[in-house]
Amino acid sequence: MYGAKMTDNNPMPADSPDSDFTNFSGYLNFDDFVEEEDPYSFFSGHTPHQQQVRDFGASGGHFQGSFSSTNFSSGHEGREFKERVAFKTKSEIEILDDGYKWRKYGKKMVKNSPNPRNYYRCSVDGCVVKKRVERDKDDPRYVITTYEGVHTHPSP
DNA sequence: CGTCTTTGACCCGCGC
DNA sequence: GCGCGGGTCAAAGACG
Repeated sequence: MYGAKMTDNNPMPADSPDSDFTNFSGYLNFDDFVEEEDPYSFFSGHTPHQQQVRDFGASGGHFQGSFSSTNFSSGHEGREFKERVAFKTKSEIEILDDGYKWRKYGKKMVKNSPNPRNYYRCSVDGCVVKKRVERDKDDPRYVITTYEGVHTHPSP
């Protein structure tokens, strides 16, 4: 990275105790998905860039989303709120700009899918939001985007 | 010139 | 104790 806290060998503080939802399949249960007529309403509350969000619609027509907000205070230092949001979007591109700058920090091949999984992170210093993009193995035209964390930027 | 992408390697937790 | 899987880091190049 660029001059953040790379000196720290242990960049992960007390953020590991997510044993309940560490399993991706846990919230990847699309059977419980709720087809949203207006999924942008979710972003409207979090993203002040509705115009950018409009780009979402331009990329694809259908949208399915499932969000799981996990606010846990693991009894250690319950001051960090981790929010995980899993989205399944129909689009040919996985780089859906939601108004924030993302910097890709990793790519990995999933053994159960011929498709790679991309890892993004918010470029803004101080923001700890992570984003995970993966194509659906059954429907390559669908993209599974998983947001993790909350943005702490000023207006982007 | 600064930032971001890319890629392989490393690390960590868990299972066997 | 080792192997596996998933996640992250980190150096160099590409890009504007």
